[in-house]
Amino acid sequence: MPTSKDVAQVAGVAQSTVSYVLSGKRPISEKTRKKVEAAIDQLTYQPNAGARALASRKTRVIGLVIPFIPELEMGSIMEFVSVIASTARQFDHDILLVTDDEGAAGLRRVVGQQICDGLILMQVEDEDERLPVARSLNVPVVLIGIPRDPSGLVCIDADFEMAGEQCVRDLADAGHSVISVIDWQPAVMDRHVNYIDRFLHGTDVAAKDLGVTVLHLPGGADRVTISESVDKALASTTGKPAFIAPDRTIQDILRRILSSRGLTLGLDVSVIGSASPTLAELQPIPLSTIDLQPAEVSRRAVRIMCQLLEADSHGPHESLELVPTVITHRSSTLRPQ
Amino acid sequence: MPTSKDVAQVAGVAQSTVSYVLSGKRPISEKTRKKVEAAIDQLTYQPNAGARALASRKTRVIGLVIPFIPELEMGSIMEFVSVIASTARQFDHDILLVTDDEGAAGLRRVVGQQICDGLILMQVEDEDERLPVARSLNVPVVLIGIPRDPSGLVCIDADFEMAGEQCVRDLADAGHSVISVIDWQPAVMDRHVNYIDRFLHGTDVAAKDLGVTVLHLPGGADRVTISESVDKALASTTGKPAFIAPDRTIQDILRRILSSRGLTLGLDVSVIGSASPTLAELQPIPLSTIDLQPAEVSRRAVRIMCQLLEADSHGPHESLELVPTVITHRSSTLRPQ
DNA sequence: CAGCATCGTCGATACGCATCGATAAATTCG
DNA sequence: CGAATTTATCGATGCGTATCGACGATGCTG
Repeated sequence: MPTSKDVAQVAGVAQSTVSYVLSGKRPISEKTRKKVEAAIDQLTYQPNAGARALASRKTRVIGLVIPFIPELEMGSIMEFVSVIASTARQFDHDILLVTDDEGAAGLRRVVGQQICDGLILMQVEDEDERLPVARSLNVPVVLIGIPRDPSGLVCIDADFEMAGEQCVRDLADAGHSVISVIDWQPAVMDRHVNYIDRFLHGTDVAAKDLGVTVLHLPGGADRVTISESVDKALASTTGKPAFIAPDRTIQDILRRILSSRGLTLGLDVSVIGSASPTLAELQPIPLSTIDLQPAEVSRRAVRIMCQLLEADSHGPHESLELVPTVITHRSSTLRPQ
Repeated sequence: MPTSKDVAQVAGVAQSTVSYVLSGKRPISEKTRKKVEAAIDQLTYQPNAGARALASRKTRVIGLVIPFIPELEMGSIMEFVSVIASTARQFDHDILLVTDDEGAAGLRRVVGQQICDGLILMQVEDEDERLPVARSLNVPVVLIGIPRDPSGLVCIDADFEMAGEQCVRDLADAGHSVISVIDWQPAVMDRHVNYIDRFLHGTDVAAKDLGVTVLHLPGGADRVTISESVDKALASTTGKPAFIAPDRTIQDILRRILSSRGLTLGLDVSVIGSASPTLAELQPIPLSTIDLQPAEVSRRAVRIMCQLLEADSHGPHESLELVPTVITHRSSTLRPQ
């Protein structure tokens, strides 16, 4: 592997000059710049990351803490990971994976060894054991998700309250006066992520505002509780029922139950779910969705991180950013009259 | 951040002694070892990764090249990623993400900058533009998947041929004499991964061996071709039809089509799919599956990589490892008479 | 044309660790 | 008990880059 010294020799300049050509931190004449660049090309020189990190005290690597084999929602997690990695590259950074089975110790490790300059935490829970550590590390940390106490932390997430409002508003516009919200699957509920509460709060706010009824059976969704929800919905209105089912796994179950009662989506009943456009279109009756914009959340998380890294002000930061959600009409909801 | 020099000072020894305590590459007396370890604890010292990489020429980082936002199969990709990252930690290594939108240049970059010691490539295609690069890099490369020409490369994958055989054998045992294989979705077929061919070959081998008929309509699976497959299957036998549908997305469509024709899984018709145990159990009629053991493939990929890194013999290696697949009976297949 | 700021480049040093040779201390053997 | 080993530790050096101070060359001012 050639070094900057080799480049310098070929170009007939000092090693430091090569360094300045690369960083642009001092003026370099057109002539020597050309010479150096030619030498770099000729040797296919690439700077050594370790040496660079040692000298500059910056690794240009961001640690990404991913949830520990969640088995559920793995698809959506991959979308975050993938977009975060690509976006990081746009800012000339790389992503190091930190799996959550290392727990809080993992955060201390990668920061202590100075493998990375900052951390992005995914799927932050209400009371997360990693939060005190995150606050104490003196590198930037960006959370995806909002804990109960976000003080002293930089958070970003989809605007779940807005999402709840949008769903109810949309169904009310379509003429529904009774709207049922189906819970997430129990495994998700158990994780104590508060986006669920924020979403439900949004539906309540909209319901009060519009004078419609929102039904909600508490406790995670399974075949039984969904059936009950459907029963209750049918009993509660003479009009057509409407359902909001954000959890993807749950949508399948709901759809089967509705069809087994002879109800056709978009005709006798409205359903809004949450899914990627591709998945939504794949359904036999394309699903109207509330899109939580995972890609946009990911991009912003990286952008915030890189801003913090550039600013480099070591004091603790605090901010909270909510990404607007988007509702998309397909065929599973009634058309507004 | 404390350095090994600080540790040495506190312990009253030379910096090199600290280094030897950590690496164990030279004998150290019990007494000084204790002193040094105490100093390390007291200062919460952690070695600087950049300096270590610079001096030792090893980063203890493995680059993982992930497919570029595939949108499909993201869940299964995440399982690979997650297990690979955890396993790497067990070997005291970390994982750096390299997204495939950088293409072959990305491989050259991370190796050239010496950010990582080796590469694991996921989802290797038959004719993959990254292969010539992989061969030319002089760091270990492990492929998950098998290209058309695996010479000079280290490959690992699930044994798809065995999977195909197992499926046919199993359905034949259950009394089926006509077995239909449903293709993957077009997007997957277009990627020219040859595991599909290996799988199909396995089904043919078993069919010849057992004297049963395997039907297969070529060209990616969609609603229309699956319907045709079902028609053809029903026309071809007076017995009960059987289907093999490895692609997860396709399974849903197949199930709907079968149920719309009044056929009940496990009673009138057998279906074997491919899905994680969790997902298979979640179905209304739990799905009998052929398990392609993604976790085991991932673990072995990392293990092979770490062996190559330890051996450190820079000559080109070549090997091909196939992980046995496992068939699991649930309720979607007939019981053997 | 002397005096002075500006520009472009060089040389030296530090970053934190691994590693090699050397040396002092402890042990063994004749 | 002194010589030959072995054992434990130290000091020095190098890894490849960034960065600072210094310095020669150039351009400008009066």
